[in-house]
Amino acid sequence: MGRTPSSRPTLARVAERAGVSVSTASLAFSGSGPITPETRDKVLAAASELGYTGPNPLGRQLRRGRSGIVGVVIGDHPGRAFRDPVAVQVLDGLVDVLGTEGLGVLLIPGVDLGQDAVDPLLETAAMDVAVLVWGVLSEDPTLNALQRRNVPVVVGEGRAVEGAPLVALEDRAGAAEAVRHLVELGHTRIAEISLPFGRGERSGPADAERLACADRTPTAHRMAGIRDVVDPVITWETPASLVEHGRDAATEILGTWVPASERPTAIVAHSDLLAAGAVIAARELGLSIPEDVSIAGFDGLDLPWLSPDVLTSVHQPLREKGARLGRAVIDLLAGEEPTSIALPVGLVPGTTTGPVPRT
Amino acid sequence: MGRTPSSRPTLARVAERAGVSVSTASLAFSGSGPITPETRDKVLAAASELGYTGPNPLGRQLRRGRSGIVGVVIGDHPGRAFRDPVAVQVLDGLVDVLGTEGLGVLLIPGVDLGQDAVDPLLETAAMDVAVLVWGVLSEDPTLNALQRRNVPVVVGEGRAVEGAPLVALEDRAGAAEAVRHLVELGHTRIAEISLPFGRGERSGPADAERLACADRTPTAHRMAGIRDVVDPVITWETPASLVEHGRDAATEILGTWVPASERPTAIVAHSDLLAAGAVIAARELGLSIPEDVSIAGFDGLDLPWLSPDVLTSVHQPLREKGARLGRAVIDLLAGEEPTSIALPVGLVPGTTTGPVPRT
DNA sequence: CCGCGCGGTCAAATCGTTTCGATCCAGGTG
DNA sequence: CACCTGGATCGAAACGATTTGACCGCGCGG
Repeated sequence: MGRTPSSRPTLARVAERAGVSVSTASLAFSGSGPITPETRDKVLAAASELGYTGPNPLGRQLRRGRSGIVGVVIGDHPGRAFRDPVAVQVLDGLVDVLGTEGLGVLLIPGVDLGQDAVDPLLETAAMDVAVLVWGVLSEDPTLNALQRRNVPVVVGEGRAVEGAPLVALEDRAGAAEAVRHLVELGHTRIAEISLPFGRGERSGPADAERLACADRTPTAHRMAGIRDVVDPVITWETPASLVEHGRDAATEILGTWVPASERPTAIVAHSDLLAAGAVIAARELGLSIPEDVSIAGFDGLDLPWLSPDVLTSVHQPLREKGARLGRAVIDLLAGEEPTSIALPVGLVPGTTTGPVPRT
Repeated sequence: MGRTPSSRPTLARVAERAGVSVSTASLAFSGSGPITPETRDKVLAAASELGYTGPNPLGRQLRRGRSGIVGVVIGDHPGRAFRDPVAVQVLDGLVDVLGTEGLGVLLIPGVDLGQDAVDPLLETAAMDVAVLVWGVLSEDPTLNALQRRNVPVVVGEGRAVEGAPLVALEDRAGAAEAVRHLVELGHTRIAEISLPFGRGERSGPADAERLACADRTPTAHRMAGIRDVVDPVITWETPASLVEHGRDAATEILGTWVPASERPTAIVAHSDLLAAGAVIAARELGLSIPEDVSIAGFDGLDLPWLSPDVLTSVHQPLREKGARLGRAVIDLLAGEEPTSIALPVGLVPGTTTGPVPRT
């Protein structure tokens, strides 16, 4: 019980050895408060003789009442969540900003959709704030667990949560802009490849009833933005923002679904990964882009492997979003009342969209 | 000073309200030790009346002497490190296994190569063990910082470190196998696209002197494996395992570097991302794969966007590697002496390698 | 009838640090 | 020479929990 000689030296032992009080020794390390350089050196010398490696973070945290840890709830296992460059870039901005304040990021796997149990880390891990990067469902078990524990929450890209700052993107306006671009090029038969709807991941065309279930953000916002301009001739739902799902969807949409004469002349996808999959499917079907079909994405990712095509996409400031999330966390910890914001997005035309083919 | 009425209720207050001692109240929550169901309910009731949300992790951690946190040092900012699916998959396996023990993963950005300062988290954050996933340099400042703090370390994919278990892959054998495959197909003019060498990232052909500087793993191991079978006609060094770098390298190697008659007939890349870039470059140059040039990668990633090509690659059990790292961490915490291992790898032929073109 | 053992409860010691307020001392001022 | 000021140091009280060993009835076997 700590009586073993092998247990690490403590500040008290260092102080004793240096012939000063514990409080003074603490001062020598924390740097705050007045202390003679001479005394400090004495303490530091004693510390190094004893092999003391600096104040124990656990003691410090308890005393301070802060862990210096920010829990980041990722949508799923990292293996899936981080296959999406969008999540990665947001995380990057977040880590960067939090790093400037010495805050660390603790990775918390979100719920396995369909499971009711949440990760034990959510219930027990020490964290000063939690960030929900990937949106919030209605009746989100993750959010509930955090609120039960009174952990302050910052929400990225979801519906607003009582008392929690929200950092969003102007999804709806962006989606509308992308579709307007297609309409201006003359397209009328526009197909939509959508992100997951929420609970119950599936793939395939969505009917009106199913469309009404899309409660996850940003899916719902992007759907709304598209419909602000035009009604898609078909909406193909996917289980995740991955290239292979976009490819599967577009293979159906462009291939067997309808006779060639009624084939959609343009596809708008909810994400660049889905759009890239659509581009690949079109290539495989022998269609020229954008002569036969136009394809627009959403995210503004840099996808060198899609070469020579460059996606027409809606650029989002993703690292900036992560950074804003970080700022919100910091403000929250400083006791300030942080404000929600929506970051602007903008269409960046590439080579994958062009005038509607003359028939 | 905790004298404010707004401060959270503590176990002591709950105990007082329930009319029991603090120790009994603790028992009611921790579940260990004998306690009458009746008493437990009394405590739980008092807790919910007071809005007590369970034992404060900070207090618990201090008492236990454990934080339940595993620091994972990623090579760089997440934005760069996680663009590599290899790192992501390893992390995935790691998080999964640690999760079963209630251990959380704290993300720690590695050093900015060239900077001498390490991330403050490395110096101050609470962690029971640290994992270096992405290899260790000789004289690694990150490793030094951890050793100075007496934090136990588990190393993935690097050189062995005194007292730290190592979880590696049979890189050398795998690389040799890939090249042997090319040689058996008749290739003799084989070019190598390599991972970063270590400090000082650059891109371009590497001369003998430069080759000697490759001290980072797994680069060094893969280079050695390749040379166990054949000497590459050229080694092109890249600053990171990214598609665009592979593309740039292959554009040079296959294009302008030598007259077409002396052009390498095969390329072996140290990673699948680099190899994928090479495939794209070959396509852009109008070369057929594998008729004009064979390309082999390393990692065994699933790259749907490379369709219709499927990379010939050396499959690595990446999630398994992460899981083993996790096990090593758990063993270390249990006081057992964990052992180092090297996981087997195996060649998986795809469509990107074929017989040497007849000239 | 006595003592033993056992399940449930409690008191007290720790874990290692930070910080508030008090103390002490040297040096400058009236 | 006494007083005051301000900087350096110190003591002690938190911070919030876990855990050990003692304690205390009570039921049962001898």
